[in-house]
Amino acid sequence: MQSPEADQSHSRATLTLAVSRAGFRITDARRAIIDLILTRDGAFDSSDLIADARRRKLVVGRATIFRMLDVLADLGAIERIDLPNGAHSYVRCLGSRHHHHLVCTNCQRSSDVEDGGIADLVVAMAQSAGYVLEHHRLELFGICPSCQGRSRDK
Amino acid sequence: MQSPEADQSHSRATLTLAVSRAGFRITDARRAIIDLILTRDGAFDSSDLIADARRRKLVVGRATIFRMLDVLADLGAIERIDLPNGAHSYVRCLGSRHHHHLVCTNCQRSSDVEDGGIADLVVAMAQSAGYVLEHHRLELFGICPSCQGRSRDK
DNA sequence: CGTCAATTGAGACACAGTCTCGACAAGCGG
DNA sequence: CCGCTTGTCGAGACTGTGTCTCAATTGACG
Ligand SMILES: [Zn+2]
Ligand SMILES: [Zn+2]
Ligand SMILES: [Zn+2]
Ligand SMILES: [Zn+2]
Repeated sequence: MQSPEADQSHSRATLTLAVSRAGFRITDARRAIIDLILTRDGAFDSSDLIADARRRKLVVGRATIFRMLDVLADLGAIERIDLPNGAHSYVRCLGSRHHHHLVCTNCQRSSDVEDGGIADLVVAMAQSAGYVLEHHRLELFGICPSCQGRSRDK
Repeated sequence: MQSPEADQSHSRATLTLAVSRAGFRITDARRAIIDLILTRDGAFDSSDLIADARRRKLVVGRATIFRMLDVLADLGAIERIDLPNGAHSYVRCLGSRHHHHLVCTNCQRSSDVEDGGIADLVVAMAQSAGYVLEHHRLELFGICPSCQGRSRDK
């Protein structure tokens, strides 16, 4: 396993480029927030990032973090998900193809999963109710491999 | 089509009974909130109910509405869903079997849809990532039949 | 470099949802 | 039918999330 920074599918550079290509300027704040997100593992919160920033003594306004989360969500670099308790969180998206997220209810770690034909299925379901489907959201919650092992010890 | 009050699967009486059977007392506030919910069509908000109550000059505290929404969600009479814009809403559940909701992005009307084998599919998907699935959430957003007709006029 | 619009951080704000608390009343057993 | 017990109530304080405004700053481009 390599350090998170060495990941190539979502390196600092790749993300920065994507942001720039989308017509946004590259600023210190944006670079910092991208770093904060890249060093996160699993689902995170706006308040997680704010705490991380404070811990690292970065000068990044709260509002800027919210703004950047919006930008990255629009670019598809992260996705807004809703934890079972109703809290809003984000997960990093590794691929760019349509997919969904599987989140560990214990440690918040997350994996991307293929849509696996669900997209077609739900369009058909909607159609049979007379709706024209625009968008679907599928979120999976369970226990990740490493948390399963840990609970066996108990 | 009958008036919403005449619906038998979720009449005032059925819901009240369910609440009572679950060990909760039947109070004026609870009856009132059940009524408010039953006269709602489609996805609604805590603030919708609060506004409805105020409009009808009912004396029901804000906190009580939140508390009752929790109770009804636990009983499976309503489900918490997340609109695409991130807002928390609720929809009434008509059946008691496992199902999902289809919400019109234009008028908020909602329909229940069968799970249609998705439950099994997602368990398998999670398994192949090594997770033990606990819970899944599927939300469908589209345009309902009546809003489709209306947009054609434009 | 100089220009200029995009972006920033600070802080006020709007609002959802929670909590506490004394008053009240549902439901039960007598 | 009447009290008792205890769950529930409404009011209002409180917490935390997310938005907005605004003056100051700073990227990007030439
Ligand atoms: Zn885990
Ligand atoms: Zn999908
Ligand atoms: Zn509609
Ligand atoms: Zn399902």
